[in-house]
Amino acid sequence: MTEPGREEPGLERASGWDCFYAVVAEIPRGKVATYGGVARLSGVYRGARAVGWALRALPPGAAVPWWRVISSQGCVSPRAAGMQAQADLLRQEGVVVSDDLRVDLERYLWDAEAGA
DNA sequence: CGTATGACGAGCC
DNA sequence: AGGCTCGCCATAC
Repeated sequence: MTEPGREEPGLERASGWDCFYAVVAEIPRGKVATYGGVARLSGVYRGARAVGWALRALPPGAAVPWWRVISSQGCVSPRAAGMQAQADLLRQEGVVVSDDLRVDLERYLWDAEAGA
């Protein structure tokens, strides 16, 4: 990780989102991060929306675990089209997703700031 | 160039 | 405690 200078073969739309993708790609398996969290780690405190846009524009073959990115409320993107599949992916990684598509941030929140 | 939208966040009522 | 509005960044039209 920590190699944002290298563009993945599936990321051609990377303009200013490369930072976001780099942070999201660093999220360890079994952990989740919040939009605002990724934005902060990327250097944009109030860029939560920008992160949403970045993930939203993410190609289907992107090498970015966008499913590990959830809202600060601990719930999986309620606007996402395949949120059900997203929850399933998280479960496969060991993350316990409630039937309400909610994740225990206190338990699965990626401590990038504390772990970095 | 200005306006509108968007998978959010935090503050305010 | 709950709900609503504004603000942030970036892209699209």
